[in-house]
Amino acid sequence: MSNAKGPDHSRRKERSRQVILSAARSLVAEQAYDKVTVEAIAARAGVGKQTIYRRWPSRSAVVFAAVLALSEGADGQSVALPDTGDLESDLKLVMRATAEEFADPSFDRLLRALNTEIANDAALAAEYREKLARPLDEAKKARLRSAQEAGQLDPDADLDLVLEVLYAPLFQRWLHRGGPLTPAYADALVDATLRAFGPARP
Amino acid sequence: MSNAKGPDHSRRKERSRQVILSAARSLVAEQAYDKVTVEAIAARAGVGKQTIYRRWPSRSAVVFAAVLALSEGADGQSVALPDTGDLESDLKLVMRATAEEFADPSFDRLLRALNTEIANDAALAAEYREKLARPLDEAKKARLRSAQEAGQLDPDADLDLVLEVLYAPLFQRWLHRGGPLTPAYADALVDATLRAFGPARP
Amino acid sequence: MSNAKGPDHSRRKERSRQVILSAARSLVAEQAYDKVTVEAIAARAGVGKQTIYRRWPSRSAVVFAAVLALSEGADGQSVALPDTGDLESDLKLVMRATAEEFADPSFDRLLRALNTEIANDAALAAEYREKLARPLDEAKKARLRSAQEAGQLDPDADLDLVLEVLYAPLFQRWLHRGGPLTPAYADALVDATLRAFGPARP
Amino acid sequence: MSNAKGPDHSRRKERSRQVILSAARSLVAEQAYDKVTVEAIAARAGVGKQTIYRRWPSRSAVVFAAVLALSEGADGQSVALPDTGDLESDLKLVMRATAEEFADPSFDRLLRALNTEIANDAALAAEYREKLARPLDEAKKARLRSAQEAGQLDPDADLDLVLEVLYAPLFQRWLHRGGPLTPAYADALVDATLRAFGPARP
DNA sequence: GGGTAAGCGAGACGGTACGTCGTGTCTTCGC
DNA sequence: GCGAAGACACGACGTACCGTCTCGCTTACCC
Repeated sequence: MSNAKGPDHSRRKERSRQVILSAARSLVAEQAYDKVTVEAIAARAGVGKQTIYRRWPSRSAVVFAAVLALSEGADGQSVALPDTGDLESDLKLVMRATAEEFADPSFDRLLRALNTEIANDAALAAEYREKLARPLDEAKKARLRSAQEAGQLDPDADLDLVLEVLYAPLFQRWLHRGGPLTPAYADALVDATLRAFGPARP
Repeated sequence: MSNAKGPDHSRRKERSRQVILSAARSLVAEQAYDKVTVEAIAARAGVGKQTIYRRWPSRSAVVFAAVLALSEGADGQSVALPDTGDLESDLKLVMRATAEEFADPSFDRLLRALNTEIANDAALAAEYREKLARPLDEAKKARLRSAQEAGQLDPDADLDLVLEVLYAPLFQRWLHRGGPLTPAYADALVDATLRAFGPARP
Repeated sequence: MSNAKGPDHSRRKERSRQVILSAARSLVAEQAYDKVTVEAIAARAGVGKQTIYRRWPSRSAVVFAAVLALSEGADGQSVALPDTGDLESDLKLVMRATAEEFADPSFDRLLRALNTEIANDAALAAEYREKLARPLDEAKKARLRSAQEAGQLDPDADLDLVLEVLYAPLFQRWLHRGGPLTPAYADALVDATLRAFGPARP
Repeated sequence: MSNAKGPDHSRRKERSRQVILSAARSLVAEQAYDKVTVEAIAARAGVGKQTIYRRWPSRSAVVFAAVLALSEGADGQSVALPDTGDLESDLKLVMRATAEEFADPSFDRLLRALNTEIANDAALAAEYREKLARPLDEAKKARLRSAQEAGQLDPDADLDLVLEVLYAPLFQRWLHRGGPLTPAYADALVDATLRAFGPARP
């Protein structure tokens, strides 16, 4: 009877936490973002507002945590990129998949909400980079490093820059709705990136 | 003699319009965006709320119009890029200047507000592309076409793609505060772009 | 040589005046009083707001004028009470008719609006007494004086008081919706009044 | 221990209720009625507007409740009329006191506001009759019944009618500002009423 | 019969208050 | 004894009218 108090509390807390985050997620996925209020989340979660404010300081933080929770549980393995030895086709596979993801309306709304919050809150942006962006970027950079070793990529290339050149155009086009995110477009980005950072020319 | 129709009437309307947009602009530049309320704009402009709602349907629209008005009056000339004949140095000049602009806190806030609105409103995004982005992009593409003719750029390059590869990384790094926007970074983007889309190799 | 200034102007003015008052009257008669706004009157009259404000200082004044205009044109004759020589039956006739008038919803609304305004505006109340109440009261007092001469009423009775005792209960019961205004009730008031102010007892 | 149901909850609610009604009362007593806005009441009470709208549907209802609250707590005793055995002098005492009350500017404003509301809202009028007018009328009728038993009043008289004949003239004169409410006027109303409804003649 | 000025309809304007909604805090009650 | 439920002070929302202020247009008078 070491601690009768602890375990149930934690379990209870954890449970309401999950309910709230899941409610936030579903609201963000299905509605315009300005309808996603703390009151709406509390109502959907069947929870008092105070239970939300006890844990997070603002709507932004809840929504951020909700999105963050999505990618948690995913271990290093699961975010690893394919490595067939052929960088170009591996990247095209990944870029096409990424482009396709953006087409899902729920994912689109979720990501726009996330971007809205981090664009206007430096602290959240830092947390985003640390907890969400970095792990993904590291996985991608691992694949690039493998390509460098295989002589398929300039060994002096700044991998962060490579990632930006590869992904940022897709991101920007999506954010500003600047055009369709077709497989051809995904391929073109990979081609351009490989021309820019491919093996040093003779 | 310009137009017989309602000269003083128009002048009156135009004046209040300018006062409102200017008030919106100054508020956006100096405060957190969620303090930029319609009431605050009306108060700063010395105007009734209804006078704002008569013209624009929402805060988003006012703010957007305020930013838009900044770039109006600028004719084709004024947005033309330098053309010394040396594409690389011309682009580096422009990219460094762009990177520097983002460092201005007022401009930063203005642009974040703008991006927040257009990310969440497809109609506004379309207007943004049409009225703000396109004219600038056309000016840039004019410079690139000139480079193509001079044999400094692949004649088959998709110029929209070139622009995205050049600018999107800068934009993304700024939006997500992913790192400092140094001159070296600006140069690196130009270098990468030119490697990707430079003259066709032999 | 009526007046050198704008003979037809007056006609124009007079016409719009009538249109406004009639619009006010019809609005008051058909809607809840708080929907009778100056804008609504102007719209119904097909008139600019300024045309109303040029003539009257407030909604109260317009409504008051509208009601007042109803009773204008009525000469002394037309408001004279019947005089058959039998005071009791003459008064009962009049009181029953008055009670019946209150039952008309349009008249009811009109009179409630009027009472609302004069209860809250001493100047309007004075004008009401002078222009609306007094002429009617004088007509009634004329009938009472005739009754005094005929020995049907105490020659020393204060006729203003007599009128109040006769009418005020009806007015109050109507204003506070204190009960039905039946013919029997009208008769009872006449009976009570005649008992109070009938011919002096021996 | 008085009642198990919501003791502290009720106390909190009750407190804000009292603060609001008291603020409403003081505003009505000291200002023109159209300055008595819901916002003004909320501000004076140090309360959010919503707290008012949670309890009452409109300004009318608040003001009415404020006036109503004045007379609550008054038990049957406290509204009983004097009964010295002499109806005439008892009534004159009461009527003179009533006339005097109307002279107090605060009371005047309060009562005009109340009458404005009940004249334009049948539901409020019904509540007024039930909660305010009736208890007072019952107290008065009790005195009249005592007079009937003492042979000072016609035993067949309709007491509601007696009250109207007695009070309505005073009320009307006050509402329309038809003249001064002097003690002599109060006496004259009592005299007239007693002549109308005094003991049956031989 | 053409010029002119007063009066008009229309409605924008700076304001005030409306009644509603969401915020973040605080209190109460029920499980 | 914690948490749902929701009241609370606050502040912005978007709307309705207020009373004032142009704006052209109409109209009816004057020469």
